[in-house]
Amino acid sequence: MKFSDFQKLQSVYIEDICRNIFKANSQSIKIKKEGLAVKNLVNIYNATLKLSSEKGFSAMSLRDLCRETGLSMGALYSYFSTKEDLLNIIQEQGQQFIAGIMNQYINAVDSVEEKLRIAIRIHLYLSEIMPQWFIFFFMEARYMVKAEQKKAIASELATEQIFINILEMGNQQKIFSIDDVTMTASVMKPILQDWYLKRWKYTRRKISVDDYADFIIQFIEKTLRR
Amino acid sequence: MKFSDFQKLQSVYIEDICRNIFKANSQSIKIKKEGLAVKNLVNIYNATLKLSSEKGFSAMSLRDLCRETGLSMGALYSYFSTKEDLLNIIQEQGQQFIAGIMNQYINAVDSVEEKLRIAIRIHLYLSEIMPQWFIFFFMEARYMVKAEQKKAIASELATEQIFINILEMGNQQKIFSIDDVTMTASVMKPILQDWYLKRWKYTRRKISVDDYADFIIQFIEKTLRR
DNA sequence: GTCTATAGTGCGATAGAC
DNA sequence: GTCTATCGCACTATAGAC
Repeated sequence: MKFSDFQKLQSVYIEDICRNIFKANSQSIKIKKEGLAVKNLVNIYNATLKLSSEKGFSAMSLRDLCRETGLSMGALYSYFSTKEDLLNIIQEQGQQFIAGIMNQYINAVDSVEEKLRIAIRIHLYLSEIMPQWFIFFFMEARYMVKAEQKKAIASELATEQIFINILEMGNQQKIFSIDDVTMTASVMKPILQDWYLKRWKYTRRKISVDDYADFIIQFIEKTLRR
Repeated sequence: MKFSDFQKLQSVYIEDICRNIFKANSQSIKIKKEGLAVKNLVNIYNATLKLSSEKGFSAMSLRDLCRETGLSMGALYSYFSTKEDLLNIIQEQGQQFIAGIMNQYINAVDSVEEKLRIAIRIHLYLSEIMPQWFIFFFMEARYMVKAEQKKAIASELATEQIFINILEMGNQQKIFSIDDVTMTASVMKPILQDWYLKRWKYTRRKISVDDYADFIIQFIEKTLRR
């Protein structure tokens, strides 16, 4: 699989997440027409993620958000009840969505080696398609209130667990011989995260997401056997 | 080398950084007595880093900082001229200091293999001793104004360059056989950063900084030969 | 469903007493 | 060198017109 095969799905994904958000928060969202609401939510979330990635969520004012979305203060407050609410909503639905997509692709292949490769690729491709979402999860999670932070931590561990499962399967099938599966999985995550956290570096060096994926896969595979 | 050998130096380092800051910013710092100024700067920077790591720099108000330091608004403004100024000062001096320490330890050993091991250890040990500084550099750099951001980027690349140099030396001496030195060094950085960015995970799993260092060293060494 | 206008709060920054 | 008091401004949030 190459990135170009994956790329077409971008707008679909974001609309899906917003539709989930609309359904999950129908009591706090005052707008009742689904079509209109989802359209505006896509607008609001894209703008929020853009502004947050530029200056951070807490430095983003709701007036910034008005300017970016073209909506008024009053209109914005029909879609969430406080600014903090806006942060929590984005965080929760997005994280679930990403884990879902990854599992879907991993389950579609059979061999352990292919599962590992596809897990790495899909994580990178997703973060290439919607970098603002990934950056938002990473950067804002540490500032959230305890209850919300727990959900973010659970989500980090859930993606890690996906890798742990694959590596253990490989050990059992004697394809890999990994001494410390948890630590190995644990080291893979930051390598994947570097792709969106230091995007400027790879852009500057003209390294594409496929280049990065190819390198990471062969780099990690070197460590899986004695 | 183990972490316990390194640990004793903590307060010295922070005071050294603050003394550098005092000397480099003598025009904007209104206090003239070095002893007093350095003492208050240590207080102010520790408080800033603590509050920033809890809620982010932009969400930290100067009133929060008054409470945390025990100083008044007026007193704070004798040590910096604007809030943004405070951010820039911490960023610049701290980064330089860290690169200096790393080079000092690397130059003290001879073999390439030892240089690589010591570079990994010192980076981890420094971030163990002053995690708030590292977290601050990482988290706040992306929100700084262009000029300051350039300095932060230069600093990220400078630490990366330290690793590139070691790896290239290893290739030349036929000790390593690395195809893509830049990419390899580039992958090492996020692994080192994970130690302070996801400290909660390693604390929870009772993994010490020495455990982490040992694992990372043998993990990376597996990838350096064909 | 979206707008404008505004209430009420807390911010960064400064002036002047001690 | 540090404090208290206060200014002006920008913020989140809401009420009521359309």
